[in-house]
Amino acid sequence: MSKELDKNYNPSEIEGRIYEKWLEHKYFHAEPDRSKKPFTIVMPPPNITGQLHMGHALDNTLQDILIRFKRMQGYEALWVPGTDHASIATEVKVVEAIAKEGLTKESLGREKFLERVWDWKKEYGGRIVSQLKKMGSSADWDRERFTMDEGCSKAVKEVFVNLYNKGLIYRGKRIINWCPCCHTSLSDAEVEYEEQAGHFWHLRYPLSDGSGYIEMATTRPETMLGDTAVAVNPDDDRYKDYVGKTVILPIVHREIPIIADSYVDMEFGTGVVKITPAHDPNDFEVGLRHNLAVINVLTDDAKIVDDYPKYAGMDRYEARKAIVEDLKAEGALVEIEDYSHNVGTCYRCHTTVEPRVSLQWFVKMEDLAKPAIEAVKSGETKFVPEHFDKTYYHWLENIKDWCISRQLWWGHRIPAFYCDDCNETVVTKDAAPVCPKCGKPMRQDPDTLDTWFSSALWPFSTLGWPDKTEDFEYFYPTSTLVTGYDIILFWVIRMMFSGIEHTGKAPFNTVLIHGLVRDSQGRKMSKSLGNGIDPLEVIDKYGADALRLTLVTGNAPGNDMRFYWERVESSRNFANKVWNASRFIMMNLDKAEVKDVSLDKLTDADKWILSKVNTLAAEVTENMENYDLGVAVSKIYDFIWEEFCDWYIEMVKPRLYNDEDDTKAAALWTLKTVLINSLKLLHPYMPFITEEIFCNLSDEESIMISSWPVFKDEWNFKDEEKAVETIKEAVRGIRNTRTGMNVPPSRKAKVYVVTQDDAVADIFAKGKVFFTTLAYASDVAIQSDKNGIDDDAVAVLIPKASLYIPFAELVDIEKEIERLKSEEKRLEGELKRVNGMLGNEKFVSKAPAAKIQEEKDKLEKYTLMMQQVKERLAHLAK
RNA sequence: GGGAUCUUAGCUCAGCUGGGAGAGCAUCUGCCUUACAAGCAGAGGGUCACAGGUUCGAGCCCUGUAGGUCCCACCA
Repeated sequence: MSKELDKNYNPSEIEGRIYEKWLEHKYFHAEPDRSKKPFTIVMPPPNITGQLHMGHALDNTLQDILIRFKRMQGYEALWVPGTDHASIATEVKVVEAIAKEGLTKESLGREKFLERVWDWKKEYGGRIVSQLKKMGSSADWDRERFTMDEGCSKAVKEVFVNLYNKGLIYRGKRIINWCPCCHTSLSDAEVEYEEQAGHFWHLRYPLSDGSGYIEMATTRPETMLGDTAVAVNPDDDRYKDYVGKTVILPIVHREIPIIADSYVDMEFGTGVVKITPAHDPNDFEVGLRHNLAVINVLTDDAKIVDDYPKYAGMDRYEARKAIVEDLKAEGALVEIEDYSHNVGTCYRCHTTVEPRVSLQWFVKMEDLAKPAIEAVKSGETKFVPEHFDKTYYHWLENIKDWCISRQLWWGHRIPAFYCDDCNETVVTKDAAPVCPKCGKPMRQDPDTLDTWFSSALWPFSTLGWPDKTEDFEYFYPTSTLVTGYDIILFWVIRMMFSGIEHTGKAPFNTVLIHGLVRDSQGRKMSKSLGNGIDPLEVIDKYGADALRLTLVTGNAPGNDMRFYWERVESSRNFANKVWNASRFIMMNLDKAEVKDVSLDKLTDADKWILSKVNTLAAEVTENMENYDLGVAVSKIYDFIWEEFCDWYIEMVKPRLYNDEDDTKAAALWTLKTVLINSLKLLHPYMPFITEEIFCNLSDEESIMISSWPVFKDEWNFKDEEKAVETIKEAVRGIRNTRTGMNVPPSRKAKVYVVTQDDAVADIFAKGKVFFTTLAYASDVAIQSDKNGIDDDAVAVLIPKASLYIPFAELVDIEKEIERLKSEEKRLEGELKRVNGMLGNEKFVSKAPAAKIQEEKDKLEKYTLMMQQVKERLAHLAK
């Protein structure tokens, strides 16, 4: 017996309780089960520093929908959750925190500092997890992982050592991106380019032989301290004679050569480039080709080094001013031009990065990239939407070696050890090895690995790899990865090549890409703009179900969406609709015990709605399997609201209110059955409300472990569908006509149905009651001619039948003729179109038979209706 | 410079393998009809950016044009 439900749905009272129940029953937990097929998703691990934002909300909603869907379909559905240590982001936050106590990393020391980070992680790391739970996420929390936990660390070491032994990881002195604020190297992917207004300083360097000057321009004059050459294009006739000569570097007064290199673009500027190998990646390459010295002029924090006493300790921008002044004084400055150009910035702190030569660890990418490209080309992994594969290919085809060492303390320490005595290097999984050459203890590399190095292993490190665990064997490769397009380069690519290299298999079958959640004006939600909407606030006000529905409705994979409160309200309204429809049904079920009813006891209306929900299940399943979640949910929405609530429930009411009605049991059974099936289809999208109602309605313990509705042949009632559609058409016709004539609802009228078709007459005979309840009819008469119908009656024309409503005192004959004429005009248009198609020899010979038949049926229908309109008009004209 | 993507009702967006343009919100009209006014019944509103092409048939496929967004790229 179900209990009394509130008039309005109140999510906050329900959600917490239901989530607790799910956890208690361990419904989210998955175990390898060879009798079932696995379906696996690994959650993109949010940063431990993070707070839930709309991006997480969208990402997790999509994953939870897929997981719940597959779980109900009978898969062993595993969703592995976890968090990411986020080396730079976290380290920066903790450094800020200890700064408030007057402490620095260095003053604390490595050990103590790391203790503080772990404390910090303990305090804040759980916050994002509890927030994800509020979304209703059915992740297997028993398997929650952390990118720096024991298992992940083991995997990281394993991978590093493997790649090193294969020669795919190397250490080298190369030019890298340096963040002077975070004090660490960055990978290319971690540099974001921003258009910045700057200047072009035109300089001239005097030739050593005193024969003149050579002129060039730079955006960064301070780097001239490190210039070791001036370059021109070998094909540039203007400078042919200069090549091989030397110039005197102003200020420094160092003699440097003029070299020829095809890197120089003759068309750009003066066709002369100053070469600073230590502070520009292109210059570095040029330097390698010409054996140029690399002179570093900047410190870790982008200050001028002590070698230049006049500028030593100056910040790079301060030094720029001073050097420009000095250049001017020496007559080396020709002019200053305004210039806007791309500047690389740190993706974490947006400080301008400084290219810098330094000794770092790299992953050699070429051989790893190829199989990753192949995996997508062969279809082993596919992107949804598909076009993201182009971006993926483009990136992998142009990928450069990946700088993986970071000068940070928080992260996976690089498992490389050096012997200070004999310079031996050992890369090993073991802690503290001794030097194989001289037997001395070795010193571990102080650096840590790029955060993304451990994220790259997430799909298999979380399943127990490198051990051959039962989990790994069963759940890997995972099924679907859900993530935003902004993270393909950082993460998806790296998981792909890592998965293939270390496990021999691509880590997922499908990569479902979603877009960004933007604000109502289409701007990115950001802290600095203050335009972000907090998902937790949305949940508090409208419930998690409303939030989830908002995030999937009307959105196609890969597209950005705008988020605004009106959309949430509309989702909340739908939740309330579901709530009230269910409340109505349960109130009626209370009064009468529902027995199983055999299908032949059902009325046309029952069969119609049953058939509809049956087709719905088939369509929704197909859409969901194709990742068209937005399409699927809008079909469920429309079905529940329009077909089920606005039509079926209204049609069935008279039967419920009449205890004598011998079809009442059938009505109750149908209401309950269709509701349960609708709730099941809706459950992945709105898990809380569907669970709450389901448990009040069903003996089963939870909707989330109930079975997904599948198409049943015995519920396929095509004739009854047609019959009810005819009734609906008639009812709509009457409503339209009445509204058009401003007839108040209180004014009931008799409806005459005139038809020569026995089948149609039968449909109306069975559907009489619907006209009194849905179309304001006082009575319904069905006849084969117009005998006894008042001449002033209004006509409503539908195929194969005319309905007449006598409104003697209300009818304005002129208006009625006008209305019929516009109907005539509409039908003329329709007939013209259909006849055009069917009269087209090529259409008839080439179009599919089904399409031709469809058009023929229409022709018949419109011809009939036209006939009726003409008759009626002729009658009124008399 | 290269690439991707978008342009559909006043606004925000759907539209599955090409077969008579849809939703939500907003607007207008009428209803407190005993599940729901967070509701019910109706209405208006679109040469699907533009120009060609393929096809019996194009919002959908192809080419080009214009405008927007995003990504990548070493132009000092």
